[in-house]
Amino acid sequence: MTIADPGAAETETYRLDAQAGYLLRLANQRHAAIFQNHVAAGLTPTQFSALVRLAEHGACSQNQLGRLAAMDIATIKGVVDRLRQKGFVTTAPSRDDKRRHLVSLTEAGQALIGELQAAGQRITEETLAPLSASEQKSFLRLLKKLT
Amino acid sequence: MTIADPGAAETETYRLDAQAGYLLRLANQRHAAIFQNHVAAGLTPTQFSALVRLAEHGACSQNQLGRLAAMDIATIKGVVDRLRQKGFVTTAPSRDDKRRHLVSLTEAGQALIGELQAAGQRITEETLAPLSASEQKSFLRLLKKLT
DNA sequence: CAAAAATTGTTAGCATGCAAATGTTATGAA
DNA sequence: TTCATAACATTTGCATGCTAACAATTTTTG
Repeated sequence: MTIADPGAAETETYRLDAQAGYLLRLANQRHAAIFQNHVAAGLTPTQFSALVRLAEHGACSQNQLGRLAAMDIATIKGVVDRLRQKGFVTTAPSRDDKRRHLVSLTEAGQALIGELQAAGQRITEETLAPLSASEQKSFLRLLKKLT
Repeated sequence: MTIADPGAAETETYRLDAQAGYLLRLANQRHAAIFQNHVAAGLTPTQFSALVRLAEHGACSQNQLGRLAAMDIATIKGVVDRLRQKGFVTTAPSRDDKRRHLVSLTEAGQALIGELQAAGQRITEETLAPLSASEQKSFLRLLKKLT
């Protein structure tokens, strides 16, 4: 009669602290806090990813950048708007395709990239610090399978 | 002179696809999509966590529930508001402490818990499906260390 | 070629998630 | 007891992140 004591039965058979989604949210929270301590210019992790992808790939359309950085088209629009306000990217209409707005790094944005990548390394190191070197490698390998 | 070819040098020394924060964001995205396919009543992962914690712990104050479910006080307020609108929780002023609002499960909320826990199990299973059984165990162990 | 389908970008709405400022109430220390 | 401190809750502001609806443009297809 496990049903007879619902409270005990439930907490034994289901533990929120063992659920992938809950733990992923907590790990994300911790990473976001670490990120904020390392990156200047008031950049967010999302803005950071968009800038790095733009440097990797070169100028491209807004939607294309969204796909490169794994962001929804509604999300990437806001991100590009804010990066433009901060002076790190510019947008210009494409001659080839009148629908497209080409997004490019400004000089200020280009100048920031090296610093951002160095900070990114430190952020990942600190995020993974609770794990040993082999655990870190294993964790990243498994995490990549879940994307 | 690795500096001479900035584009190539950067992409070799820094890969966004190997950064913990970026991968955590992608894994979260995938989990959120899976969640939406399994949970009824229009519940979000956050609302889900709050309900389950409330069932585990019993009625408690809003801030306390936020700590149990790892949510900021501004976040838990919105979550409780929406759960109240949906009829799954009620709030009542505490006699002992006039600052507190006690949050409790309604009958509808209580009735939902079992179903939610079953769905939660399936969601974690599907989220971790790309991993083998031993990899799943290993991943959850490492992930827990990063929270 | 012309209609259907796809792509690009915008906007609105909803739900986290955090910081910071505010007001109320409770508690602990001088 | 009084005063400083802490805890509780609310509100505002900003930044994701998604859905859905829309208009403009391009591509595909019959």
